[in-house]
Amino acid sequence: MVLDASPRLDAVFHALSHPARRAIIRQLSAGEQNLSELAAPLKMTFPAATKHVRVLEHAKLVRRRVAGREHLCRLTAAPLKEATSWTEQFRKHWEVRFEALDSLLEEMKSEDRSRRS
Amino acid sequence: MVLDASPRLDAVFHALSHPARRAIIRQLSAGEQNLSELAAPLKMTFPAATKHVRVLEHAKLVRRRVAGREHLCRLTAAPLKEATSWTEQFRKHWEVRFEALDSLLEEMKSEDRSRRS
DNA sequence: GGTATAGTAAACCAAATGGTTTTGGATGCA
DNA sequence: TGCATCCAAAACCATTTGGTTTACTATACC
Repeated sequence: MVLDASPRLDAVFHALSHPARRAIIRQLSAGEQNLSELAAPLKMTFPAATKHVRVLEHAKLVRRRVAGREHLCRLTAAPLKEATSWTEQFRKHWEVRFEALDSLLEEMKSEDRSRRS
Repeated sequence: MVLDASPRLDAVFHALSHPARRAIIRQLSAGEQNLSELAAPLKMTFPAATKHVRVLEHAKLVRRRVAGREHLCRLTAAPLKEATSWTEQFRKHWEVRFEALDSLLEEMKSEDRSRRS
């Protein structure tokens, strides 16, 4: 496959790419909160804040539970795992590559030095 | 601070949110490639592909080296570390929380069972 | 019942995104 | 010199994003 097609990864990374949504995640890491509590500290209107929550729900990073007139939100770990494992896969891979390249360059430099000496 | 303001995290997560850009990263994990090589497997025009590369450069996930008429690209690990550590921070946090909640629920269930017996 | 509170929905807007086509500039090569 | 290749830049376009305001529904409370 030519593109790394994964709508879920698209959604998760996109959800994490906005400071307001990361702030919501940070808040929810302290426990369940309703939409008003989530919206209060954000410097935007209430409808704007709930749109961000919907983006997080679409990425399945947040689940919503309706209790009376309030909507309580909590975090979900699974999509974060998926995202992290994707990045880790490549990070490790090319860190090894670069370490190998660095040591190769070191070898070449010392060879150059011994040739000159 | 109310929002999780970090333009670099914004840029990294946004860069990772598109399948074409993840495909480019996957390609570059096999080693340095020029823009034509990167664009070839993508189902889009060359200018569109180079725009994606520029997005990756803006997030500092890719560095470019000009050699004659070709532009060679390679990956950079640092921003990925930053992104991963951000997600790990919260993932661990709320996994512990949920495990704690799960065991609490287990306790309550067994208490309920013993009360009924 | 009446009023505040929690939240949705819709219309609207500016700016960013993701793509195209076209044009043109360097570099490499026969 | 001439031609193909690698790439940038600009103009353009449709759609999405991120925000607003306004109007509305439903629950809680006195």
